[in-house]
Amino acid sequence: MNAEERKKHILTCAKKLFSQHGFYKTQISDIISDAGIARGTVYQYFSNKDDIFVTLVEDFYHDWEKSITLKLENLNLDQISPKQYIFHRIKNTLVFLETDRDLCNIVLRMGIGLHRDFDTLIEKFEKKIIKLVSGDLELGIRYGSVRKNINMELTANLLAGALFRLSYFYFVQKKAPHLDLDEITKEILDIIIPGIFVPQKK
Amino acid sequence: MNAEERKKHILTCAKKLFSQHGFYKTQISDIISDAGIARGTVYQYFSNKDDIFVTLVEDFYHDWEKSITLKLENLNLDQISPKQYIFHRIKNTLVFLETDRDLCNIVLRMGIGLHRDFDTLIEKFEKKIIKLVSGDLELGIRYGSVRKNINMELTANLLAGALFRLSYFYFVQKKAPHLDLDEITKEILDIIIPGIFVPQKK
Amino acid sequence: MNAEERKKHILTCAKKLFSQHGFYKTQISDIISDAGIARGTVYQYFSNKDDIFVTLVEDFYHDWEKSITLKLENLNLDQISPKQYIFHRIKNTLVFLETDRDLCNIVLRMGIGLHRDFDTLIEKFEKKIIKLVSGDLELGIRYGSVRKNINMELTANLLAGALFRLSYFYFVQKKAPHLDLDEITKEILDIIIPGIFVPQKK
Amino acid sequence: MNAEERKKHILTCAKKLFSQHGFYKTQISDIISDAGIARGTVYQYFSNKDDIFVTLVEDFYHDWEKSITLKLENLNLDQISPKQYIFHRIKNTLVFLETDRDLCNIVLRMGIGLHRDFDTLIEKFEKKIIKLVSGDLELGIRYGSVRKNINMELTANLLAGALFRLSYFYFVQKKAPHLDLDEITKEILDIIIPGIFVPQKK
DNA sequence: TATGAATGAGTATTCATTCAT
DNA sequence: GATGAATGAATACTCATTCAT
Repeated sequence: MNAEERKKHILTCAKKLFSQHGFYKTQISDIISDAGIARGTVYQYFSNKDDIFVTLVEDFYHDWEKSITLKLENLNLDQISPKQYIFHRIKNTLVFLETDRDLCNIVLRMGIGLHRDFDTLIEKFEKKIIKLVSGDLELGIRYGSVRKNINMELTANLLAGALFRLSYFYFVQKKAPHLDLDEITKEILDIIIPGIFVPQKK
Repeated sequence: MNAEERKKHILTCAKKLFSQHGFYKTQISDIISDAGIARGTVYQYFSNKDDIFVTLVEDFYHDWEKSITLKLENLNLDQISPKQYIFHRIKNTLVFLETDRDLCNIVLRMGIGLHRDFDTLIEKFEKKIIKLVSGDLELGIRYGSVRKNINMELTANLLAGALFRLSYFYFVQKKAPHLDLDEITKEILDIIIPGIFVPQKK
Repeated sequence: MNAEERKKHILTCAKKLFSQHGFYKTQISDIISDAGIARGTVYQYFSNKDDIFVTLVEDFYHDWEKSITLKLENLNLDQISPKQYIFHRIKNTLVFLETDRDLCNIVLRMGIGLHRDFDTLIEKFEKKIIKLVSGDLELGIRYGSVRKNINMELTANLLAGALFRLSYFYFVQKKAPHLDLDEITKEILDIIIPGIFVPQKK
Repeated sequence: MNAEERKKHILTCAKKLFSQHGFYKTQISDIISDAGIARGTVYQYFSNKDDIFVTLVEDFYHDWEKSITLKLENLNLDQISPKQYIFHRIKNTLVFLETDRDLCNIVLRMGIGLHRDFDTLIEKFEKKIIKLVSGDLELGIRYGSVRKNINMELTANLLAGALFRLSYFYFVQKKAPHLDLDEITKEILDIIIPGIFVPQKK
């Protein structure tokens, strides 16, 4: 196992344990015994326990962003309707989140305020999300599909909150094994499109 | 200061500190020096640090429920329209949450999975919220104002997530001092009513 | 309840609890709740927790000594044989110890060295006991009934150890309800008299 | 210093301190400063303070048993008289106990009932001792050297109590540096043999 | 005299991190 | 690179005692 693989291996074990028992209840001892490595080896790859966690979460954020951006590029904006566009955006988000439920459990849970240790990490992420949703809304406004008079920050937070909650509900709490994400996305759209989109003339 | 008041005093100090620094970074030492009492006194009123936290959160849940229920009784369901009803419900929730921003900060933050210590506490609360929202939706369906074909659990989670996120955004993150909750409620309704309510004939 | 009675009452409750749970595991809280008095009241009668314990044990030592001395006076040394004398001494000791099994449990247990707090108390007691037994042996030597060539300190310790152990065994460990102390005393004498007493000519 | 040696080292330091100041008055801080190790190191070898104490006492019991059993095997029961047998048994016990006076101080002291924490530990030991002494007595009865009509449990407790007391007296209290254990054993036998053994015909 | 709320000194244990091998 | 024994800072909780009422 080379350096790259070993680092990945540690992250995978840590992710599983963090998801199961949380950050504080997961000890370095648990990680090394799960990974089958020596105590000191962890510190060859990570500067400390926080570093493992931050790496995990930032990788997640990075992959998310990349996944969304990549898929966006595949959409030919001229050929699809605004509704189709928003459908893909939401579905792609759900598809991505479904892939790694451990990370959903780590990142999306409604946490009562037990800590402030990683506030910067979360804030950075939250800003990014809100900016992303706002971007889509602004795009929609430019294209004439989204109401001009929406309160941007309110709407972006409403949508983000709704999507996080649903992902956490379906992927972590409910542990539903086979979800029809097409259907779910459609139902989400049925609820939010009428209030956000400009009514279409027939 | 009698027993009742002293217990309340400890809770108030603890709440402020938990909100500022989180549960784990708040020491018993911080609480007693902030409350101006002796170390042992805390343990006259609470069995341990967890107990303070749980009391705080459960009081919050209890007050919330009571506040919502009480205000519900004041609504004369026969004299108000379904839209007015939902307006009051959402506004009352926001009014309640605005009152205690420390507790919003403790209870509503999107927590990355640092702990599993109070999972039961959160789950109990989450179930209650979802049940409450579902109840309102079912009421709406019976009254013919809410679409019959909504996916109940999806909609309830979507609404709860949206409302939590917005409360956290406005009351904790933005720290907006003077908010027009009437206006905010109206804008929330503008977004969600079209997708949930049966279209009204003129 | 007057002062005298109240002090006695506290001692009785403390004795029971010390016997059941030991000194360290018995808390002032246990004593006051058992005695049905207020926390501060204990300190009206005793200067601290140690004082209760010491009073209890010293009372025991004092009563023991008094009991033995008193009963000794009732023996007419000229009219009884040395064997009868030693019989009464041992039996009286057993009778006294049987009366208060709680105190036996407190005072006679073979303690592994968990503490040094009351070393002086125990030493004082141990010296007294050894002196008492030695006194009897010397009396026996003067009367010509006990071997002249016994090792005094060895014999005294051997007898004291044997008697303590048997009392603890019968009164605390075995919790035998109805013991024939006459019979037990006789059996003890059967074992120790031949080795200590001068063989009697017929 | 390897793992084995280090554990032994901690035990030795703890033993000395427990003997000097008792279990409760000996702090972990005392042990580590005496052993010249770090606080955490203790917990690499023992799960807690109790564990150190229990290990110490159980090792003692185990060594005692082993010592007695081993020496027993070296006695050729056919070539020695019953008196010689009992002489060796008692002397070997004394020799063993003399070797480790700290442990005698920990294990053999007459403790007033300050604790109940290690009751099971003591009880196990006491039962073993009584069984051992009873075994010897029964052997004597089979060989025709011990009186058939002795009260077994009384005699066993009497002998055990006597021997404990004498060991504690000589090895802990008196701190006698050079003891003639042959002589002491002989004197013990002079006292107990006549009452327990069947009189020998000439 | 009796009360009981308040006190605060005292202590075992945890666990992330280091560094010599 | 890998190891794992050693480290030591950090922290909640207990419980005998006090003293104002």
